[in-house]
Amino acid sequence: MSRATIKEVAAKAGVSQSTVSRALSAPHRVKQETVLKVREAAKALNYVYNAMAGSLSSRRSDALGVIIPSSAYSAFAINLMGIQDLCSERSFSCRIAASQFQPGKELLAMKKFHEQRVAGLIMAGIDPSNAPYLQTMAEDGIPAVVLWENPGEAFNYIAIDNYRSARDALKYLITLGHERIAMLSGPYACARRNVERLSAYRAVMAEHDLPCDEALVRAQPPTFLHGKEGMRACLRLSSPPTAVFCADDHLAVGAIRAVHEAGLRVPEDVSVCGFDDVDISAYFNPPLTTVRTPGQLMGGMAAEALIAAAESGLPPRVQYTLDAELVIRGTCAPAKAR
Amino acid sequence: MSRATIKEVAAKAGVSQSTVSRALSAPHRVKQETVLKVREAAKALNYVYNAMAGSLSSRRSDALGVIIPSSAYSAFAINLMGIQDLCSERSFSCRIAASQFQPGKELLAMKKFHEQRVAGLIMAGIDPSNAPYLQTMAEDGIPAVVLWENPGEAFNYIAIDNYRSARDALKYLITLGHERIAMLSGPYACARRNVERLSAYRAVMAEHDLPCDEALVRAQPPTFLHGKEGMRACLRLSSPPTAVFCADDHLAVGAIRAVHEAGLRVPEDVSVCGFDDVDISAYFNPPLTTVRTPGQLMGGMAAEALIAAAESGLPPRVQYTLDAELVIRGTCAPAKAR
DNA sequence: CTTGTCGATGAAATCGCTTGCATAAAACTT
DNA sequence: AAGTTTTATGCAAGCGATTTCATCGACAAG
Repeated sequence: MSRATIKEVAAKAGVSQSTVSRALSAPHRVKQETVLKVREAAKALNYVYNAMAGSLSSRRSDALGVIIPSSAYSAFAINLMGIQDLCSERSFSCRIAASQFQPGKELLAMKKFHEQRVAGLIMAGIDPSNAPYLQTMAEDGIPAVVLWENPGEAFNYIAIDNYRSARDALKYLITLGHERIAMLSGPYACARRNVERLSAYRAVMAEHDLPCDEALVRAQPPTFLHGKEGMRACLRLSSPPTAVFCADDHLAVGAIRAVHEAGLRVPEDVSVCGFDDVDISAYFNPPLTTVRTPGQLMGGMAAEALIAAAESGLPPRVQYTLDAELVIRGTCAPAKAR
Repeated sequence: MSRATIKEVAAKAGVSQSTVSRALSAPHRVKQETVLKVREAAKALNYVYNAMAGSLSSRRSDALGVIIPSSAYSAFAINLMGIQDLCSERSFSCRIAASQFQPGKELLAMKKFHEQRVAGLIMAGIDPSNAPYLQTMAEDGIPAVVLWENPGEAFNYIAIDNYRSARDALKYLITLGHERIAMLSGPYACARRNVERLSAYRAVMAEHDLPCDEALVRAQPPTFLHGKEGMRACLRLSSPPTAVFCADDHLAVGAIRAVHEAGLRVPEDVSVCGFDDVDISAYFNPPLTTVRTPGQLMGGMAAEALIAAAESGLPPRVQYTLDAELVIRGTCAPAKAR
């Protein structure tokens, strides 16, 4: 056990505890010579700083809590990357929890981070029912920022314009002549961004006097498998869609598989448009037409704001809605003349 | 500020601090009635447990530290999932750090987790130069388990048989008649698993009297881009390979892109074999022939062992080498007769 | 030769919880 | 009824840092 504490280092160095503390964390406030003496003693004793004790006594934390549905979904894994980059750069530490799209787990994770007194919280979306708890935490000096969607002007968020970018994608599909368009949505009960994307779909369809057949709309978690199954169901309809808009690239990849398995081709027979532009999308065959979202940037901005807040003591105030633009690649083609 | 502490809860409930502590964390040791009184007081005061104070005083932590190169690499994101599932199930919390394949960052992360006194550490591979620090942490009662590779019998690990599974993949390629086979390896300086996979390649080539042209071997981080560039370089050789074995599915996907861009087809002109079988692999076009690794299981087993150790107080002892088997899908074909 | 300022250090009080030990009351034993 | 457990609770000493306040020279200013 290198159980050495600051006390023993102090004894060994022949100075007081306070001097050791200062020498180690604010060397400029201590005589050069003493600093050296202390460092030497610390090394000799294999002293390892105890961060728990440190932040308990200083009432400061250098940890950020992150709640994402799951790191298995690339879009969130990318958020995480942005966050981690910043944390490592500013030597903060990063704690994560997965909500699995379950509001209950989400709340549990929030509470756990509250108990841990993290310096700030980043959430990739939030169930509306849990938003009030964010206030509770804020009252305890734990600020939060929500990614992907705007949970209301009382909160910090770094969102994208889900509604508009989904509209753009839909309009593109319609421009290509598609009239029967399916939508593979995210599990919209639990996230505003999904509601927004879905309502963009409904709105655009209505604007173009296109029937918005509910059989063509499916809400599900963003996995390849769900995408495949959702699309398969659509293709089995008596009048199947000629295009599909997916709220997530994983759904889109799954959908493409379903199209292939039905003996059809993408994009010749069915057009597929995704959302997020995750790493794989540009490398897929064919390369995926999708909406590019600044996942890493969102994460980085959120972390930056929270860290700055922690260091300054001032509550952060970030409310941005970033642009997300359609990137046209190879999975959409003009509808075949009928 | 719901700054209420246990002390104030005690006052409000008319009992002592110790009783509150017990009522909250070990209700069975306290009279039913008192527990209720305490809970009520806690609720009334918006009391929130302070985990830092708790674990400082109890000298116990319920956090696991995880170090992976980056959550952007699916293989590690999957480890993470397995870990998180277990953590959430056992209500442990999970902290992560990214090493970016840099030994320096890796060590920094280890030290940070040491300072935080996590209950255990999980690492997705470890640079040999950092292995000794694992001992240091172990002496302080912080056990670790290494994933993917066996860092030596003095350590805990949950590895896969990199050498053998790479051999299997290579032999398969040779069975198909390929003679000029490239290898896109991981950055082998920093991880034993890469060395093992690479040496399997060399061994199999030698056993079959096939030339092992060093121009056909490239070591790089497992990104799509690196895969593409590595393969492009190979294809430009005067005598290009007819098959490529990639140490990671991301490299394989990138390699496939390079093949396409060179105007060739997979698998007709060039066979590609990956490693890991990440989520996307089965959904790719064509579906990727690869070596399936139990990424989630590895993560889960490691977390399980560490949590059990934390709860029992006994140091864990896990040394497993799991099987990884070749799964044949659509990216490998017989070599064309020359 | 005072007095004020500054730099370097120490003493001691926290921070918010856990827990070993002690005690009192309640519940069993014979 | 006296003795023995058991159960419920309180007291107070930590856990390992940080930080406020005080002290003590030294040194520049008046």
